[in-house]
Amino acid sequence: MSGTPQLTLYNTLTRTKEAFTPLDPSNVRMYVCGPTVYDFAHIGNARPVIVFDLLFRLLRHVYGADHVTYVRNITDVDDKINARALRDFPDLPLNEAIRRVTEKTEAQFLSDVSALGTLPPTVQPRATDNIGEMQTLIAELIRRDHAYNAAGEVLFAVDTMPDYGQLSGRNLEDNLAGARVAVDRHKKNPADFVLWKQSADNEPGWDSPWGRGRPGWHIECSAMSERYLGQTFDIHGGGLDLIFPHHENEIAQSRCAHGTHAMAQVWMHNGFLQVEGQKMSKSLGNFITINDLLQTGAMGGHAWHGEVLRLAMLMTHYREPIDFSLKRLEEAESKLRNWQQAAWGAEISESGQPDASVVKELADDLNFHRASVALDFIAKRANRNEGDAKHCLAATLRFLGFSLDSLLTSDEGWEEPAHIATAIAERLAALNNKDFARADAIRNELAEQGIALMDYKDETGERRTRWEVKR
RNA sequence: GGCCACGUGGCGGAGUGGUGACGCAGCGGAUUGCAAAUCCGUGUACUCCGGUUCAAUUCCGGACGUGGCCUCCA
Repeated sequence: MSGTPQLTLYNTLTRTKEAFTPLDPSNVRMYVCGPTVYDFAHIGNARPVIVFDLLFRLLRHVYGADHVTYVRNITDVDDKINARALRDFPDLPLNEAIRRVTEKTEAQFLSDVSALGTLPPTVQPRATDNIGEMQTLIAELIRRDHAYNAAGEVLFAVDTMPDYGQLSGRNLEDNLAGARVAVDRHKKNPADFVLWKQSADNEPGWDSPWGRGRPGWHIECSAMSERYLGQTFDIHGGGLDLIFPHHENEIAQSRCAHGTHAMAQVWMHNGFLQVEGQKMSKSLGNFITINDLLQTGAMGGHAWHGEVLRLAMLMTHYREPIDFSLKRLEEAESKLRNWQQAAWGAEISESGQPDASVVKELADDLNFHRASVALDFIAKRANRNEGDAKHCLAATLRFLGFSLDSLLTSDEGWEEPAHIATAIAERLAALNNKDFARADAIRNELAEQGIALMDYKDETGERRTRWEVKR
């Protein structure tokens, strides 16, 4: 950890970039809102997963891999899940139907996300495994007079928190002026939100002091972050849309239940994305899931490697809006391919350290694009065979979550590398005999199999040949 | 109606009060049996209108445009 860079992160709470100082450098704690498991995750969902994975990697680099705890929850209780269960499994008992939906969707999410080159979070808690913790929190909020029971619901009373609205920068009066949704009569203040609601017989529910019911949306994150990270922790992240009401309400719950002045020190939010210049929506027919990109030709007529999707997402700073497009994927693919080509042949070593200039750029509020410029520079040096640039490039690529050969070799080894090596050797022999017709025939033959050959000279000036899978 | 982002060359995309990053594509050259790859070089920009300033793409104000949030959407 010599020369530890100073991290700077943009904090939504203060709307400024701030120097980051962990509460406890021996255990840096980060919570990110994860998926509600009722359907395939779309590419918008992929953005925070990738962005905060990058931050996780950076934190591990700076503070040590064993000194960072990253929690990403899985929301498996939600009315959308209930609806999906009823739709997909109308003949099953509700609990069984729900279990089918959430298990299947969760497995799909984890598989999609690992293809994006993301490390698994330290803990991935499920909401349904933390119902007791949520009830404890709700009971405490009632005891402290921050919550009340009305019309069968337990509600949080926003009037009991003087600085409610700090994160989103909106005050309650402004909010109400143009509210679109009719106000429930039983609420003391229209902005009060549900902590616990009653369940009908055909809805999932848990016994509680307030009757059989289920938790409100926000309480799970308050409960799970406390359980795994404590009452106050370092970083809380998620999409821009979560600032209000979700994160605002999490803060209200946690701080009021614990009597603390902060839930997380730093609140980070990634920007939204559009698809080909339009907002992504099912009605426009441009709704794209991670799995569509990984497995089908939904965009560009063929599947894309998860690392290409990762790079396409990181090419733009995490707080900026992204226009996700075919052109972007193509550019990401060629960029990653160039890096991998430049790193080709580097020895793979687990101990290799990432380039300091790349780390430094990332340390400035995750400026991946500047980091990629530094990486381009290293790649150029590697192509000129300068110093240990090749190994440095390889180590840095791995640090950033990219493999060294994903675009250069076929995933499933559909072609025997040994077979290719033989053909290359034969062609080189033909070339040495000036038998160009034979040499070109071999090259064409391989080209038809999707293998591209590239001749180059090694350090001694001898002609050599490299190959890669081409699209 | 309220609040919040964003608007840079053909495309992607950083950044800065004063010498127009960087990548892709384009163009020129080197290398090559021919290719590909690689290397070297190169053109084009800061939505509009005011203001502050010796000087603004960069600061301030306004307009226009795009997107987001305003009770469960990353």
